Amino acid sequence: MKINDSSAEHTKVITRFAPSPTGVLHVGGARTALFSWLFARKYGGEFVLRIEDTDTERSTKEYEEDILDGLTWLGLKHDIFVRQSEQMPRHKEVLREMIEKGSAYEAEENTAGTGKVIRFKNTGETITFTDAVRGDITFDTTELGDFVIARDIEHPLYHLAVVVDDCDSGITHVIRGEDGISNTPRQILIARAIGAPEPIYVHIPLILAPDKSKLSKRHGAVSLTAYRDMGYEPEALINFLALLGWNPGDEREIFSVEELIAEFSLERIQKGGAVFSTEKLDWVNKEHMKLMPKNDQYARMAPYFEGRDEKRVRAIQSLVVERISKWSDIQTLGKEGEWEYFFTAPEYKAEGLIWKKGDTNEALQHLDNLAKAMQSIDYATPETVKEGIWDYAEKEGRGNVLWPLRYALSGREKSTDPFTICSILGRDETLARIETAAKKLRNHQG
RNA sequence: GGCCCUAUCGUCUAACGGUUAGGACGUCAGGUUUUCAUCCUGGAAAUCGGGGUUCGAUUCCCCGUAGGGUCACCA
Repeated sequence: MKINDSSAEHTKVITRFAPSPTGVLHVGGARTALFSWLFARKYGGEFVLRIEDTDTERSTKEYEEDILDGLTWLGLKHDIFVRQSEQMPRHKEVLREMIEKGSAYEAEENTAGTGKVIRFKNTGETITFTDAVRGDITFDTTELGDFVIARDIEHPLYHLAVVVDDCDSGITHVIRGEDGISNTPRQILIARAIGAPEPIYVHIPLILAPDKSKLSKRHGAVSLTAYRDMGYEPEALINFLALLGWNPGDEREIFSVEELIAEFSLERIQKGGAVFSTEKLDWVNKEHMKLMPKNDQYARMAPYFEGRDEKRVRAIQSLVVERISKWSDIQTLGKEGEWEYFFTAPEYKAEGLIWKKGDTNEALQHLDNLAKAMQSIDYATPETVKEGIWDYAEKEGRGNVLWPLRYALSGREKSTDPFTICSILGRDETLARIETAAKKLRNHQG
């Protein structure tokens, strides 16, 4: 049997994301959450967030907050919140019933020391379940033995808690990473023993580190909040994550969240793991930045230009966006002097004004001529500036004229084109900078 | 090692027996009004190996190989 989205058409879909707060929410977990969320949204179902904090030794409030922050940032809102530790009474109740019915028993333990544990009475049947992305998967459960389901009568463990909670929440589709495959037979065994319905399992491929191994703390597993802090757009990260292990079936790559909800389907989930590529994420992010309304763009970049003249910042907005792939690039490039000359007159050495194919006299002559010609041109737009000086540049040689001009304005080997800079600076500042440059050259001569 | 999963360009992927194996990122080359950025055009780049099944396999089956996951009184 092949399970697909039709499994969602006649029942109310309830999915869940069940992280344990023993580590940060990284892109792997975020994508698992995303798929669960998309599927629930697509079918008008519910999305449960369950914090699996039964291991009090390792669970921390900080990690829980990190997980919540990450999900909030992405906008993956849950409909129902469950804290697993608070379900403990239910777990114990089920545990007692299991012991009474003989499907679990207390056992002496001499190895690890602390006395007794509670084991599942494994009948050793062969279990086959139908995974929605991989098809039938069969396990011989005899090799599992009578596995431990509780530390003692007061402390139920993971597998039992998961099955009870999924059952109580009415989870219809368990969407999780493929590292959960090997847990599935144990959970099905427990589910059958307590008469819980078996959900549909959807094991999605793992997101891999560049060396193709599972994401780990020491290998690429950075908190999602780090992406937020680096200035990625949440919608872009969602877009990118969705495309890691899923595709729409055509060649579109850029999606809004709404489009993703409409397009998402279990059938098109990939089987193999996918390496996380920052380069592609940057590209997706840039595409999303370009699609943002101007005002939203400004709101994102403004903090990086704190204290600068707002009109000037707005004037350079589009050329800034053109040069970055995430908002924090503004800061990185800013430290290299990428924006400074738009706000203050540049510092530089006279030699820089001289084009590689020209000499000092030429540069000075062109700057003097430009200073005169540019008194009366229109600075409204880059185009009008260009109109005003293009004929002259054309006649004298573009590089001969434009290089000294651009350098006089920016003080940099590489910069935005001179027409754009002029239109941003306006007549007075432009002429002042040309004047300064000409002075430098005269000193350089003498 | 046992069990389980997976296998198309460097990376993400399309092609549900018949295609010059397509797209995207990255990369390289050229162009777009001097540099940078953007943008445009073009190039290089892949079906893990071996057997089958079939008129015909990227596609179906088997065996290898490789990679990954998992083997707790963690989740």
